[in-house]
Amino acid sequence: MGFPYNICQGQVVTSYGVSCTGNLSYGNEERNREIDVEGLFRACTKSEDVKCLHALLAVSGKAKSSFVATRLINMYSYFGNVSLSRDTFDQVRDKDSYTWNSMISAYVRNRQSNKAVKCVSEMLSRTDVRPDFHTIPTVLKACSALPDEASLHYRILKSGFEWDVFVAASLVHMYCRFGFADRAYTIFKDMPSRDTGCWNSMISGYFQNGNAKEALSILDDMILEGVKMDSMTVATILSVDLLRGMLIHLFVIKHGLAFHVFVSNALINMYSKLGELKCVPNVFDHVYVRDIVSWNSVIAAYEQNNHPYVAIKLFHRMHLNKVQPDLLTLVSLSSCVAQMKDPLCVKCLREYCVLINLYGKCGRLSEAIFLFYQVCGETSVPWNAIMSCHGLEDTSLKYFEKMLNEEVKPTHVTFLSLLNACSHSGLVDQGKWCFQVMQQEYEIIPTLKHYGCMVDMFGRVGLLETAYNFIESMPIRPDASVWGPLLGACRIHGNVEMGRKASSHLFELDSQDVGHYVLLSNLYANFGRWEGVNEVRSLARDRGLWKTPGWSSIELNSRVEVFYSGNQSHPQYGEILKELGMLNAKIKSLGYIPDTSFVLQDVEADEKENILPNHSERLAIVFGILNTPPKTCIRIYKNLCVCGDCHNVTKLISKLTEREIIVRDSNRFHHFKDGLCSCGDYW
DNA sequence: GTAGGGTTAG
Repeated sequence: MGFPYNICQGQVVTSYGVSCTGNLSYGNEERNREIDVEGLFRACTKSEDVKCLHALLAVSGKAKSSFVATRLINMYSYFGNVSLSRDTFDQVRDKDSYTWNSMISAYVRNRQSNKAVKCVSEMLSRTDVRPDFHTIPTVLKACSALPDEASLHYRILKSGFEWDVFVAASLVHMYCRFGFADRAYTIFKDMPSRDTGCWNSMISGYFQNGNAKEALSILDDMILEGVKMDSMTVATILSVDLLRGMLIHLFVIKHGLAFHVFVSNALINMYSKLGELKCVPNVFDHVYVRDIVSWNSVIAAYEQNNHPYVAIKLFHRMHLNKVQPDLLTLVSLSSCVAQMKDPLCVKCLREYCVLINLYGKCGRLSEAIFLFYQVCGETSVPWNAIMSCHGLEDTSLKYFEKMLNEEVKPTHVTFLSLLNACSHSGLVDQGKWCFQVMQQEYEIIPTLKHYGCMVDMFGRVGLLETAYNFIESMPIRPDASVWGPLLGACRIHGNVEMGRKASSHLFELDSQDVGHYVLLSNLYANFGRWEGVNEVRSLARDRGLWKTPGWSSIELNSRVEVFYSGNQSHPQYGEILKELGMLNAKIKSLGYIPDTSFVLQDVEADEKENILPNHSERLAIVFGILNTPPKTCIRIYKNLCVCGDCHNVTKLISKLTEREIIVRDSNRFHHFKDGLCSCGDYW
């Protein structure tokens, strides 16, 4: 079982043996002709085309059928984009067991066992679908990664399934993962028939439990029974049986397994462990398709055999090949740096501090955590960076605890990171605790930013009165950074009266910031209080502010292009509008519903929808998409705040176009990537 | 249209 397409250096060779490199045409969508699903799947080649394919299927309404959706779910998951698998899954009208099984596998395949188990629970709670033979091995695989969920397989097996070879192999694997090799062997020896997968499970299971002798004995039995080793058997035993390694290499060459990436990687590691470095390039240079493990293995081979400079050169080569380093790459690099004893390199590594923050802000938490552990030390800087990573909020306090255990002294920035984290995850009590500890134990006097964080924290969870009283009790005069979050919270929770209070303070403090007028106007508009909208507009107009149009700029080829809302004078306006229309249709098919509450005009709902796409940042983003190579990061500067609807749309655009989009507005920066967004303050 | 078993560090 496997992906029907062999992915090779950015191209895909279909199972029909035809190399497809062309892009699918969007023309089909326009002609609205009957779509040949099978033909499209065959023609689907690169990941870029998968999205085109999906768009076509979505337009034709076929993406919602369980048959087509199942294929899409699998295709996305094989390309590593499990969130698109989930989007597709959610839109299926009548999910059958194929659809459920595919979704569960998509999670497992992408190492998201927690979500897989959650999905299984959802499936079990339904009456219209039951787990089947295909569900069980996947569930067991998920459970193997989650010891706490081990009992789940009993619940499934109680459903009355007989074991087949897939189920048995999975059970053997799971028990070995939990250290019960004997129990696994009982299942293995009682099996009426075994395929190569079952043998592999038992062999690797013994190895995992440190019992190489038993593992090799099972391998001998397998060969005696006439079962031929496959690529998986070879990859397993190469990592342990170094003495027989060269013989196995001959077997690999003879049986055409050398082109299998797992086998090649295992060979590199074997030669590295044997100290036979001269054999390493021989294998590595002949690998047809290299993955991250191939690069890590070859870098580690030189690093561990005391050739750090060669390892660093290979890292550069990896970089030139546009392969992103991961945790293990950086582990090897750290060792290289240590071996070289070069202070400059050590400094470079320390400057990864970011990067922890950057990785965290773009949602790549595993990288952030890894980098953090590389550099965490005596200063609070990396600790602050990791604590401010979004998505880690509920564990930020744990990092704080660890930081104190390491005797690193927190600073006012540490508490800003912590309060920010508490605010984003609604941890009000913990936030209050931080605020108190900061002053009483560390004698840090809160700044306006700390107060602003507290107000934001109360406001986000709807504690508007608490937030207001908190501001009233402040020993220093609150500024716009304190009243602003309250007004924002009033906008979210729809409290017009509190919003009026907050904005009156804001107008007094900073009457020139049009953003405050916009927020209040927005709040009125959301409740249909058009007299309030007009009042705020008049006020702003009287102060010469309302005429300030929203604009967004983008720099391209050393030239700055500026876009105004609805401005039609740009030479590419027609092209931009067409692309925007197409993107709009696609994101709607992914479930996007325009949030017209951000349109500050008393017009009909339909018309509001037409106003939103003209927001200047969208024009600038689409201009960027049209004029830069695929996957180039798009950076936008906007003079006003990004509205909530643009925020949602940009998230989806980043996902659809695989673009990293950074928007800096008058208040914060927004980092969009893979359909997610993290925002940050400028501090 | 859906499933199991495989490679990298410390």
